[in-house]
Amino acid sequence: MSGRTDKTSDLGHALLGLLARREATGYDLSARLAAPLGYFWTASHSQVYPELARLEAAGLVTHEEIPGRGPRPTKRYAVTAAGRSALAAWVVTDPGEQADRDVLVLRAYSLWLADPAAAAAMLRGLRERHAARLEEYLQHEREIRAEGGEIAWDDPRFAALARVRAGIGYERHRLAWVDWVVSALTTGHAPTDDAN
Amino acid sequence: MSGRTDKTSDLGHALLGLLARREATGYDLSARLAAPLGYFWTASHSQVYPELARLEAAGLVTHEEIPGRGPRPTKRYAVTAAGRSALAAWVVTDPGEQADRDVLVLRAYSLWLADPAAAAAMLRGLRERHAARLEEYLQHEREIRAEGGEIAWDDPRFAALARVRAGIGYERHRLAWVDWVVSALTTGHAPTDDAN
DNA sequence: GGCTCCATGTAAAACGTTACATGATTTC
DNA sequence: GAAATCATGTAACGTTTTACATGGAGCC
Repeated sequence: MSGRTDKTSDLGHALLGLLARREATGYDLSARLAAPLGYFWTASHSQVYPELARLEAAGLVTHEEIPGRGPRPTKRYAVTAAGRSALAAWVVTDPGEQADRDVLVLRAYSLWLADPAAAAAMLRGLRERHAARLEEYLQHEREIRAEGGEIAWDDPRFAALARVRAGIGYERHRLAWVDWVVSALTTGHAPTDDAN
Repeated sequence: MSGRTDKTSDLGHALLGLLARREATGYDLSARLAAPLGYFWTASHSQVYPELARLEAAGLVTHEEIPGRGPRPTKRYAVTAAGRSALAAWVVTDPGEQADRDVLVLRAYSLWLADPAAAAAMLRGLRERHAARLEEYLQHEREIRAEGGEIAWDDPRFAALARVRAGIGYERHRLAWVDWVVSALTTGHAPTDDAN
């Protein structure tokens, strides 16, 4: 029985997922998980470094020191065979209920108490941010598809595409919702039919 | 200077938002914030009780003891005038960037390593859950609209409607995404055009 | 007799953010 | 010469989850 069975966290699986594509330093991984570029998971370097140490203790990754420019030795991490199979097994596990916490919908729930003009202004600012993100995602999708040809399911690009399409769908839903709320605030009441 | 300026947390605002609609015990609030019914925020009772104490110390809520069936005195909480105006002011503040952490998309990002049949099975189970939730939300929307007539923006039902419509849009987006992934796994490759 | 509902609290652990700390090289 | 980039780590704090603890009333 080698390797701990300590149960790897979601963050650990995020790091494994990135490392399975290519080797990287903790710094690289942190950069890719910095908001809002890493739009499926976010983490700061202070979480990443200890987690990499834990993954290594569990035998899921290894590192090798390479020449670098930091005051401490620069470490390049790679997934082990055990790490790769742990990741593959975890992928198909049931993700369970997601705790949906949404700070915008939380505000919406108390909108009836607020100043409607101020609320509409806040929402319009938000709309712009969502529209900008949607454009980024669409651009990113085009980049993934740029080479042309079919993208098979076992190609890492397929997973990248799935990820970006989740982002695109989400932003579109968000835009539609914000527009619904703003138009209701403008007319003073909710539309009586939304064509469900 | 009365009242602390300690900065109320999101949870605190969630509780204020519920209490602004009607008075309730900590137990009631916990029940309404239990997943998945409270689909804009979730919390367990061990978070709710201390937070209510903090809100009271800040002068945003008060309580009165009522006859109840617990081993300790039963407390019914209500928002104060200060609580109501703090809530109204917070509603229109910019919610900032949401850290989007999505355990399903996190899995999708490593899907290329997994067994496609197992992945499709997991996703089909998930699809059912999303479809069931969507039905619940649509039913809830019908209930809100049941009385008929226009729902003005300053009616608490308007905010409830905004909340449920966010849920409906989200579930539809999720269903479409899951279907996209499952169909790609079934055909073995991503569709070459998604009609963007 | 056992289970669920009511009703409140505390404690420990896990997870996440922000701040502290260090220091060479490259770019403006 | 100031700022950003590379590169790693620890510490303090805040938030969230899970577990412990108590006890009466009503239902099967």
